[in-house]
Amino acid sequence: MNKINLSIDCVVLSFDKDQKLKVLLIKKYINSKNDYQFALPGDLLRIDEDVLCGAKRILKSLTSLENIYLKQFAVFGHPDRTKNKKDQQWLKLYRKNPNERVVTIGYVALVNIADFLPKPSLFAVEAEWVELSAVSNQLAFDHNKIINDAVEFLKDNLDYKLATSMLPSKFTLSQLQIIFELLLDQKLDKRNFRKNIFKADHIIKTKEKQKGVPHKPAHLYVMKK
Amino acid sequence: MNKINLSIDCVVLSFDKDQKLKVLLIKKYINSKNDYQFALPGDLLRIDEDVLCGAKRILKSLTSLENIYLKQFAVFGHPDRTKNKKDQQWLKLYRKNPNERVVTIGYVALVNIADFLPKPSLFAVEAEWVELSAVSNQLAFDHNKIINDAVEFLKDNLDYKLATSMLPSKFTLSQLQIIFELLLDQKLDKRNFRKNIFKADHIIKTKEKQKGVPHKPAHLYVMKK
DNA sequence: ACAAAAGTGTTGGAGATACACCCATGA
DNA sequence: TCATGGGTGTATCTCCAACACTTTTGT
Repeated sequence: MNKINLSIDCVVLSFDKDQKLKVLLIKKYINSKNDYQFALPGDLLRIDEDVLCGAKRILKSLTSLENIYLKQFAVFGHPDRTKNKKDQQWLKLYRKNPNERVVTIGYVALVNIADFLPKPSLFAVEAEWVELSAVSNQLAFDHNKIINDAVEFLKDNLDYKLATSMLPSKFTLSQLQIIFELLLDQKLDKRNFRKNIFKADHIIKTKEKQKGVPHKPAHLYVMKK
Repeated sequence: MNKINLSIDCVVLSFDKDQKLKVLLIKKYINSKNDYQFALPGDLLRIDEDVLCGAKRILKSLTSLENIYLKQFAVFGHPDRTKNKKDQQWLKLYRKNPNERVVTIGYVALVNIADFLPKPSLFAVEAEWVELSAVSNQLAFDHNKIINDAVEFLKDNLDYKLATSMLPSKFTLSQLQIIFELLLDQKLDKRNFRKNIFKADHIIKTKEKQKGVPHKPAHLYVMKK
């Protein structure tokens, strides 16, 4: 009997108006006394379900949104990754066979937080956006490691397409620059950043501008195609 | 019932004296008439076995070697990836439940072919080194895609440590350069290549030289640490 | 002596970096 | 009119690419 529980965990990142990177965590209630711990949104892959399709399904079921950047970045397969005490409490409540190992496939998802914030009720579960630097180191399972690996992955694979997937379809160059600065964890020179953007030729200037801001309104841009 | 067969497939690459990249393929006999097809070495992950440990075990069981570069690069999880006719014939011979889907985790392994060639009997299965450009496009399952993805992965992640893992412990700079040229698929300038090597500071010159070559003997180098 | 690969420096150009001031808007 | 972020060009430096001849060995 070689079969294994296979799950998907999604590291859903967003970029808020307060210009912080945030990750979406859900509450897992581990007993009937309202004790809970935070965890990444994730679930078991269905039998006969493609892995990427499963990731999309799970993400949609938790956040109601589709057509967002979604990328597999690693597998987490230590046999004891679900074996600590709190994790076992939760598994006993919700799974038939809490002692069986679970291998999980990690996906990163980048979303535009503006699409979510107005109606937090969109989430099918009790969920919170937590600033990356404020994430507890006591998440369920090995979810702290999964988040760290996801952010590492993004740093190594950052490009304009990826960065703009965290922004509204029309965005300012400063917003784009801030995402690069957050993910790369360094300040960038505004003029050089803009030179590089236009050389890469992925971004188009629209005729629209910001409105209602107490300073010179910025032009809005869109991704090519 | 969500449980899934989880396997490991290893793309074992080597660099032969004829200066070609080769991949290790095994023969899968699909009936009693000696009909076979080629496939990547791989097997089911054991219950309660760490994923990386499983990859090491499977590789060792097929090639007898340990302590080689081994890196996870992707998951292949289409539900129909084991469903074509020839694949089903083989599965019916060797697996209890041939119709069940199998998700596989791809690993790349780089080996020094000199450690293998002298005794092909080391392989526990009937195996062959096949030049990358000569691999049939009729491999079992989705193994052609797995190989292509592995090579892509290596191109994107090439460094000195990785390249030297395909060479004997003492090697010449020309050998190292040829591996880079093969994986990157472009000619490199000898002087610039050497400048970069020494800047990276990962490689140490030994006092030994090649012997018996009909030209100026090259110095031998080793990886640092 | 010849064939074959080893080994070795310099230069020019492209691309990256550093840097400071004026502009448009809301309050 | 002031505070705020938007928007723009140039000079310097660093890094990378291009390039050819001499050396050492076996035959």
